[in-house]
Amino acid sequence: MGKQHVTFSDIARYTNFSKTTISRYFNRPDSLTPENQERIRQALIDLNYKENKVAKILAKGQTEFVGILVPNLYQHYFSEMLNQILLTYEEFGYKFLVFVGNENEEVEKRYLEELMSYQIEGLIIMSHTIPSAELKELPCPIVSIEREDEYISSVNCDNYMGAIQATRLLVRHGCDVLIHVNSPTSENTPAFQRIQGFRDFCRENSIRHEIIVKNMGVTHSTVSPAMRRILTEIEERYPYERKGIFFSDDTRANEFLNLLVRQYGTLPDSYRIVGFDNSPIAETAVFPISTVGQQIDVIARTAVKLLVELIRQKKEHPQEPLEIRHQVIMPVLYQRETTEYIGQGY
Amino acid sequence: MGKQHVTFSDIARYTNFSKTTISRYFNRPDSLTPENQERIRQALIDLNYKENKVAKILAKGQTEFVGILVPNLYQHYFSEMLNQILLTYEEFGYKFLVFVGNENEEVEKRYLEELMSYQIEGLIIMSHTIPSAELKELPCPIVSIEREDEYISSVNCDNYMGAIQATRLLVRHGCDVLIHVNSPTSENTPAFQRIQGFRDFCRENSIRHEIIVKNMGVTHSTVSPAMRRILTEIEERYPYERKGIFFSDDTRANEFLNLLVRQYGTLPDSYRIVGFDNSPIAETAVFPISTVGQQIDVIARTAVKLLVELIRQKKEHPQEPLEIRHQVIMPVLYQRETTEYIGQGY
DNA sequence: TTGTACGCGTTATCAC
DNA sequence: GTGATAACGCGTACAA
Repeated sequence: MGKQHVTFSDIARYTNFSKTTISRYFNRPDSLTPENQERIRQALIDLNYKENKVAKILAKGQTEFVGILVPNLYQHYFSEMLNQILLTYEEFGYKFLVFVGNENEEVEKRYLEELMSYQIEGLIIMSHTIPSAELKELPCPIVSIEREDEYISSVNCDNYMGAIQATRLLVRHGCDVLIHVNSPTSENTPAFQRIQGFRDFCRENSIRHEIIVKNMGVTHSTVSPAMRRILTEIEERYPYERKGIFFSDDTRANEFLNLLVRQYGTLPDSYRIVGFDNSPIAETAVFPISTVGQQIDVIARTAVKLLVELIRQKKEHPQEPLEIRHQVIMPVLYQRETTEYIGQGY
Repeated sequence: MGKQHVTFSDIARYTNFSKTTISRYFNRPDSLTPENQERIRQALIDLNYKENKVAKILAKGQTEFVGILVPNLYQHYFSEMLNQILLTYEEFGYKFLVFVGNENEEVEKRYLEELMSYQIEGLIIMSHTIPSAELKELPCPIVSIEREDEYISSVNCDNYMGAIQATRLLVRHGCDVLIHVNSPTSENTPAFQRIQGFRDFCRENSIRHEIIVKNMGVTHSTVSPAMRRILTEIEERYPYERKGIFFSDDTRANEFLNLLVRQYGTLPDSYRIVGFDNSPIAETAVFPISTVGQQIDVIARTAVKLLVELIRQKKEHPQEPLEIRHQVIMPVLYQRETTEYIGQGY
């Protein structure tokens, strides 16, 4: 069998130093004479030493692990968020243990247990099945992204302003009636602010408007038929108006656009469309879709940065309760073809 | 400060057992009397014990960590593969440490070092920057997915058969000339077989065909203009034929389809299109795109399963060299609208 | 500048 | 059925 790995003991024996000296070579090299540094440096090469962070964790009590709980990776929003979070390794050095929750509370609680058993130093949570009132009891700092966050710190998109930007864009392009299409949304989630922003803006500016709330899922097989029904409704209700429609996300905007294009051969002048998220589907739609971009990179980096600060705070003042901070990132409006004149037809 | 966590020692003291007995309670509970089991069970609740897997790792030398190195998560193919890999936690219990490599060899090597220092038991690699000849020197079992794999085990899509399925579908729908569009592909990557399969099938069946190989990137900003040039070329070269085009992926197929629809108001009868990957963009395109589906779930599960077997083998016979196994997963053809008759026009 | 001794929280071995 | 003891690999007082 033989020893699996070379350890400090092996190096110590080889160099006739103590383990401590080897340890200090790594942690405070200046405390060794240059000659001794060199001797150890050479020994590391001779013996082909590889560091063992697990042992270090046990000794120091710090894992440099951050747990991530994401509801799914099917939606581009989540996979891109995960991507941007993982990329912060370069800046902050934290490693990520990732679990996909699949929207199941039981399962997600098991995952949290598992994460805790690995002594994660912090948690970034995008899943929404577990209420923040429960999450706040966990023994490590938590930052949520775009979910109910009453009792925990969070980073969210400024959904309210995003909705207003989208709505204003539709107004600017001469729409007679504004319609917001969304699925049922709990009032305490950040995304609810998209409805709120749309409504407030329309009311304050006395704009004729309607909010259509329908369960329509998130995959093609459910979104497409739902959009077909909504299109029929809209065409019946507003046959002669120019309709400006603000969708809760790009997927739905794209499905709706496709129905129009298949029906009219183009995007008729009687429609203007805005989506949300600036996902690739908006850019690669048959007519590129105007959309509200969430600055996922900024949100991700802000979330990790906030979490790292909370971790540091907890390390310095273990007894004090953690402060709760809610940060909000302004979205960016992308003006593309679905808010421009493209083709004739009412 | 106070003790951070409750440990076996605390439980031992509380119950007047030894640490050993507490350990055995978890690992071989039957070796305790039922009454003693109950006593410990209650103590765990009283003291609110949480397990510490890091300590277990150090003692047992097994981390249950698997490293993942993925080139990016921008492409749906990779994010979905990651998703499916993460979901295997339920079946195999391995936790995943994920790194996004960004196609940079230096960076990726650093990531591998980091992964090794966490004593990962195995590695799943989708990045292609590091040759398999180097990877095979790593001290843990490795399984690659869809990359050069000469010296390491792998799971790949049967790209050759996928190409043949796509090509045959185009032939069946009465195309006069077949065209395969791809970007420059190294001959030792699995994806090169898509070109090979297309060419072989056309030659063997004496079908008029052409292979267009152009650098066109993978994002809208580069793919779209490239597709425009290719469309112009094709229209000049084959003005009166029905053209069957097999694209190397759905993103490109979609961009091409969009150009046609914007030009003709529909998908003209003179074109038939097939993509590759069965990514959401194929399903949600303005005319749903026929495509070759990679069965990502099967590939992911197969890869993890293979890796787990290799890990077990290495544990049982640490000295013997690991066998190298290449597994191939058959893709599935999705017939959708872009290979059907939709609209007039040549 | 360097070494000794112990701790981190578990598992494994052996004795009782 | 249970307990004492020694690992696992590294960090850190404290001593020299």
